[in-house]
Amino acid sequence: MSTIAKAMHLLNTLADMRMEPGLTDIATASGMDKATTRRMLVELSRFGFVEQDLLTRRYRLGSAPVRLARIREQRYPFASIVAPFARELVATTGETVHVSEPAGDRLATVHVEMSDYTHRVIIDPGQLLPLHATASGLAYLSTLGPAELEATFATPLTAFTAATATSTDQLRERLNEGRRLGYCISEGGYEAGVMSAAAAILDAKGRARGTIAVAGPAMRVDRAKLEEFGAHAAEIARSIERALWGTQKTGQDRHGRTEWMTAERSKTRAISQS
Amino acid sequence: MSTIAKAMHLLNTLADMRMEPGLTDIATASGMDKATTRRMLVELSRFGFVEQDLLTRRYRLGSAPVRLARIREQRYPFASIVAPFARELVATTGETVHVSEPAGDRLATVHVEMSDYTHRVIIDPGQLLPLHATASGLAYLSTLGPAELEATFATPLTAFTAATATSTDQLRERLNEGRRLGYCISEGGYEAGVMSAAAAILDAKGRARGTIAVAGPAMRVDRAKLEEFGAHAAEIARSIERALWGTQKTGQDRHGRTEWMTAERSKTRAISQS
DNA sequence: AAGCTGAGGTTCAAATAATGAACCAGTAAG
DNA sequence: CTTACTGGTTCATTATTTGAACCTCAGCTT
Repeated sequence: MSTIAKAMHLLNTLADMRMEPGLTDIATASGMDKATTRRMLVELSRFGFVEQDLLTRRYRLGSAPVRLARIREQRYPFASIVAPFARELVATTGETVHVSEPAGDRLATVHVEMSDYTHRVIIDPGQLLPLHATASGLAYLSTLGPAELEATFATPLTAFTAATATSTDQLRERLNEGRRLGYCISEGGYEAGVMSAAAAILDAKGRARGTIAVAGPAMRVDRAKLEEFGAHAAEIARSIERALWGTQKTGQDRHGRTEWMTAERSKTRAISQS
Repeated sequence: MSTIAKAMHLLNTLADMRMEPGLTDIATASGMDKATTRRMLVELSRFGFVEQDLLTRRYRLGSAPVRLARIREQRYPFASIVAPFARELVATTGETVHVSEPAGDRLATVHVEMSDYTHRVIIDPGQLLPLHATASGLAYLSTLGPAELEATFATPLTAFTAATATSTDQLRERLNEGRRLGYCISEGGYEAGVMSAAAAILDAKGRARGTIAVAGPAMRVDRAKLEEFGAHAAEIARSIERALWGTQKTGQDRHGRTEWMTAERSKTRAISQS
């Protein structure tokens, strides 16, 4: 395991921990040695990624990510452009909406708009979603070419609930359905009782830059409603694309099946993750 | 140099580069070997800190920092709480206001509110500011105890302009002035022609958690105006503190001279950066 | 078409950095 | 006083990182 991977793992661990943990807590949670953990925390703190309360000696996420996030959003204003559309989708569906971006081999939730219902799905901003078990993840996968899908199929597909698609055949089936409809659905595939529908947000070249999803409790949301939500999500996704990349038409079809078929640049993958 | 430090350096380099650079550009800019640079970019991309455009093969900041920033802001909502106060300060002073947080050995600008003047100071959100040469940096340093100041005095003080304080005596003088007034000023100490005044934002224990600064062009802002701005900034800083930590009084004085004098927990520094 | 040039990406012996069991010190409870 | 936790540190051992040289591809010049 590379040192960087360990540092990132530590950062993720820290991000996932409820409140301000001490050194031992973090070492336990991340499964690393206490000495190693501390060395990394110190090193990360030198760059502001981690902060330590000098009195309680507990650690927390630092402000460096806030700075990087600002730069990222300035150059590539995804979350901020997408926010009003997410609100619109909450207004039409009544359910919680979340917007995610690809981050490594998962999706990172970068924006959440809560439903007004008292009984609603609550999504933590910043949650990391698995690709094969969530509507968002499926919507994302459905835009990928066969070569890019290999990486996902290669790793074991964790079953989060009984409804999770764990075989590659099931998954392929769902992705095909998603490509056909323009959106993907998950009926409690990640968390039991949570129904969701999601559509991918594509860039000018048909590559998925993010997803937008509607999620509601099974008590209120049935299959029919989910299909309705999916259609709305796909519609909003098109609006977001127009806002992000302008209105000019490009050659690709609605489901982004262009690049990997037409423009495979060379045999070697640009970022190979062996 | 530790691997993590190199990775962070790379991330900072990438953040500072104007647009999407290629591998060689990044290697040159960061002063690292091409192979090393690439390995790190790949590793960082696995966690979403860096993204590569698969067609142009150029690299950019990824969305992982956005995720971490959301979590950080949720737990410790500095930037979002501070924003309306920054706007208020723009309204009263007419000049550009920026809010920074400590990030390692510098200050990271986490929020900027622009002046309405056509001729105004433009500050990039995400800029990293040196501690000894900016009003914000001085305001921050002025809250530290002698032990904590050592680290800054130990490193050579870069002269950005003729007005930069480069001797420890000059610096100590300015910090004393800052403690007396409750704000610090910089008359072109970082960039010629930019006048600025800043006040530290303290937590309940008197430790600086950030700074708020007003910056205007020398053409319009003279020493007298700067003092006025400083007073306003200090006032707003107090309001921000009330918003952040509630209204309950704590024992420390207005300039935060408590903790390091009364509660030095032990001989060993909590985070020693040797 | 042959020959450059410079891009991104890769290799492997050599150099360097990370590791972790055992350690110290402080603190709080019994 | 003892016990059992903290957070933090040490240093011989071990594993990772390094970078000069290399490859391949695309675009440009002759």
